[in-house]
Amino acid sequence: MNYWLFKTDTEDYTIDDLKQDKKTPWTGVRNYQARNFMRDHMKKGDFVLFYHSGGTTPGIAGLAKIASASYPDPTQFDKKSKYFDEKATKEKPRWVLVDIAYAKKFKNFISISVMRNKRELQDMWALRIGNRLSITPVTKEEFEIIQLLANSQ
DNA sequence: GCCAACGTTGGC
DNA sequence: GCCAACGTTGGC
Repeated sequence: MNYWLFKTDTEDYTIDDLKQDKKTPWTGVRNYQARNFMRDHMKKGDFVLFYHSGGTTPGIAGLAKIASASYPDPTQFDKKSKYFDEKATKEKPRWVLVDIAYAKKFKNFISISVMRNKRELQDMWALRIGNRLSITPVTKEEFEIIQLLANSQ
């Protein structure tokens, strides 16, 4: 069992969108490291912390689950998509994605400032200076702290 | 809107 | 294979 944090710009997609969709293919990841996490390390059933960026308050809004193994991202072949990649072929796809499924919206939204103030979360990959990866691993310990913060009064 | 940090590109 | 230039991300 692995744990992940997925970032999404709230202008594009939010936890409420995922709640409505129930499940969505996580298209558009165009970073090799993030791709490799999906391709090599994600398993159906892994937990995903759903992180909102770009909005007024960045932070973790809810929980999702990996709902598929990785497979080629169809948008890389779509000339009309902004994620189109002319160097990708169906025989040799360059980019993959996974499906994620809605699990729940957290009772407490966990803002980045709350996370930064929590000693146990100091080393979280997603909080490191200059980190721009949209998909990062989360340790079991970090995940459990987040659960506590999400459910505390 | 600013800007630091970073990944990618492309010339050499 | 180096590295400057560029574009983008994302917190503030």
